[in-house]
Amino acid sequence: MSVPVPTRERILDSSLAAFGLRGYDSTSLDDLASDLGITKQAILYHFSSKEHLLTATIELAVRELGSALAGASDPQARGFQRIEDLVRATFSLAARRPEVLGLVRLVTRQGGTASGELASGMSVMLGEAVRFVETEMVAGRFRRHDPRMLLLAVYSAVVGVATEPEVMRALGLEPDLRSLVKARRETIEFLRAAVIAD
Amino acid sequence: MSVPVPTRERILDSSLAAFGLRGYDSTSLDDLASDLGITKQAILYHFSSKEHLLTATIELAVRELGSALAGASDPQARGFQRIEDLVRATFSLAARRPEVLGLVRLVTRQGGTASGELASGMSVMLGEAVRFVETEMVAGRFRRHDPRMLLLAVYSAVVGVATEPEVMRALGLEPDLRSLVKARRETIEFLRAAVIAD
DNA sequence: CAGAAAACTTACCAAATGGTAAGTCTATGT
DNA sequence: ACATAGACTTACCATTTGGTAAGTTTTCTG
Repeated sequence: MSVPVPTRERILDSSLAAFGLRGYDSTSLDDLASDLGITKQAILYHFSSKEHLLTATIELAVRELGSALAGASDPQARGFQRIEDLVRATFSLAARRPEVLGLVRLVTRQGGTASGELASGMSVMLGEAVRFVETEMVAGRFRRHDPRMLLLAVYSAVVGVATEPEVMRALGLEPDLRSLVKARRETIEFLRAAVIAD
Repeated sequence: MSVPVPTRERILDSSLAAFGLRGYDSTSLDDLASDLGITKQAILYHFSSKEHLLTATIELAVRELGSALAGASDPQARGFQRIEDLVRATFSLAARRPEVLGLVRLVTRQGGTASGELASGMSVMLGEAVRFVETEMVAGRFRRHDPRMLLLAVYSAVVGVATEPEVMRALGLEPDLRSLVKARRETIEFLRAAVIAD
């Protein structure tokens, strides 16, 4: 028999989905509460304000993102294989839990107080990524760019493709699983051409 | 002496900035009104509801985007030059009027009723783009991909780099003009490598 | 100049929102 | 058995929100 999930975690799960998919201001505490079958005050019992709930939700999202990426990438892998692993993991996460990437994007766009949380939570990951890219460039396996700019372009391309279903629709592509698989394959080829040194 | 700007246009300008930079739900009609030094009811006189204001604002953004891109790209240009022109125009727009791209992104992410407006407003542009990319692939100047997927990847990379100042900050880059110029240059090189056939 | 239409403002309003205060129920340790 | 603390709910509340109704002023027109 399954152990009952504590209310606190259920709240965080729901708010991750709601904030990540619909936005912070578009999600009221009453909405969250009625989704969970509890009252708004139960939420405020666990999190003293909506903003505190947001920062806790961001921390959860950063943890999920971190573990999804850490679990998928072999630190020993060299060259483009490492990037391909990460891209696959990102697409997988986008398909399984789109709200995680949605929340990350929300924060990176909105800025505000909460962006500090995210920035510090991801600085370790980013630092590692920059060092990795630099190493590969020195080794001549990657084309020479500013490593941070390369990462920014790769990040934008991947997260954009993985999380913009409306743009896919506008291009006449249905954002179903098959298209997503195709998008992943094409994105990897795109990046391979862009990144690998001649 | 300058002709006074009609209120209706001033409202649209303000709401484009507010919706594009801060989001739809985060912007109240009272906020908009007090920014303009008028009352909320003056807005509701010109636009019968907040949602109507949004669709009118989206139409404006699509027009601005269209003219910015149309004005910058020479239809005669072939190969990568055409893409470079468009990327430059996009970065220029991102620097001059970030709210335009912000609003486009807001709608493409959020979907909803309004996304139909945008999709139809951009379908002409997108159709042209797809045909252009196809021609270049047939001519052997562009690497073979699914044209729509290539466009999606290019779009994501450009708009992402041009409109994610927080990610730049997280990477240790200040999103000032100099960095943006550098980002533009690096993005163009990145795309050149990805797109041009060997 | 009359008057009607356009472009507003002042005055409201019902619903929703984030948050506080106080009570209830339940488990647990003594 | 009983106090105590945790996990809530019921009852409110002030503010904000989008929107309506009814003026008032300005501008155009016959």
